[in-house]
Amino acid sequence: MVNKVKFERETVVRLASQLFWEKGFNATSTRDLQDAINMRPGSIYSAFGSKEGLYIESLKNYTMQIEDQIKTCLLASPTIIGGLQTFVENVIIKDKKNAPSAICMLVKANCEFADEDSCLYSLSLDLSDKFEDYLSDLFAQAIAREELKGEVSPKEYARFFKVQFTGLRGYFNRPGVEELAQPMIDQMFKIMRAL
Amino acid sequence: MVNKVKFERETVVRLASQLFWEKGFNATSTRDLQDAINMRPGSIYSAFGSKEGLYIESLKNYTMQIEDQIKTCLLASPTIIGGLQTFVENVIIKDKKNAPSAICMLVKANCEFADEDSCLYSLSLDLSDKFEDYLSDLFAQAIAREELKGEVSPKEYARFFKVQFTGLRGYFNRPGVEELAQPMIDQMFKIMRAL
DNA sequence: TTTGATTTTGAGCGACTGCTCAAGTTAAAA
DNA sequence: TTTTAACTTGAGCAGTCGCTCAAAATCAAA
Repeated sequence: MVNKVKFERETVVRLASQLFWEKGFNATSTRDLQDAINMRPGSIYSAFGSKEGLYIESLKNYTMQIEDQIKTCLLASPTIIGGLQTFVENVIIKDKKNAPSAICMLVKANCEFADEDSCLYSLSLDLSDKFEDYLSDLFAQAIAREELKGEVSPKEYARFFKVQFTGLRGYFNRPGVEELAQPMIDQMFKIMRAL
Repeated sequence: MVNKVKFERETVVRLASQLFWEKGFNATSTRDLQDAINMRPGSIYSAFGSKEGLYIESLKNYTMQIEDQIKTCLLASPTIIGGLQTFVENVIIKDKKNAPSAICMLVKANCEFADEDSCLYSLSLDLSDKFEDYLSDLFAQAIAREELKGEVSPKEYARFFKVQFTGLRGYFNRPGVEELAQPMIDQMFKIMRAL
């Protein structure tokens, strides 16, 4: 083998991910991407095959990052539910200024790809399913630890969490309502504990 | 005045609205629009000024249609909360197959226009605010009629409703979970009555 | 130092985009 | 019937799109 690749795949995918997350797939041009990841068309296409290929890897990377973020919160918290609440607070309140978008990239993807046969739409469903499974596991543990009453199944908790979380993120995708975030998150977790 | 316009503005805007709702602003080409509304570029641009102009009118029309849909449900129901639940059930369950998208067009707009200075982003915020005000009025009436306890303000009910409604619509923007819709809507209204 | 497989570069292709405008059509008023 | 202002048409413009590929650059092995 001679002449290795000069870019860090992980770094490049994260940069692309940020841009795709902010602007969406259609509104991101390959020229925008070239600038963001500092690669020329030929290199991009030999490494990722197409704009779609790079997007796919970006979306998978994004989902991985989210789960990592949850894991970090869980490690810092004595309880699972407490860790999840910290995660939600971080995403909706703390990270809001820095994040490319207030809306989850998975939700944006699910919105953008209308065609049910589109492979990017299916991908968004797959990743969303996996995330729901991951949440189910967490809630099963929380029930086992008696953090939750468990009158409702882990899957139901997971669905409730997803609906609330995406609903709240959508609501706070605007300026001027920042002070409502904490009470609404508190309400969400209060309701969840009472399920 | 000689030679009147040959198209019904309302009809045209509704057709455009459907296409924009399904595919989003960026993914809808002016050629797509020409076919959908059966007008040639010159007529479109003299009537609406630009693709953006047609989109603006489409989004306003969409919002109007939603409020009309709620009003219809309210007329058919003895209670306000009952009418609202019927509306939610109609949107999430009954209309799902026919609607251009399971996701609210306002939410899609809010997702798609990342730039905070974009006039389409502002429009989505404005219309969303007006819708929240409309909901507030409804909840104020519901409290006055003692359908709700009213330990929480009408505005808070409206915010809760929006978060749940958009969260649920997002969740059900996929095949294979249809049977979960009714119980989750029931849960939403049960929680709301207990607020 | 030379070799040669591999990666990077960027000019540019063909397709498509939003949009314009000169020419054609329409129909109420003269 | 003629006039004429308003409306419709669609060829086509200038710009951008995703992407290709021949040429240049790179660097471990010989």
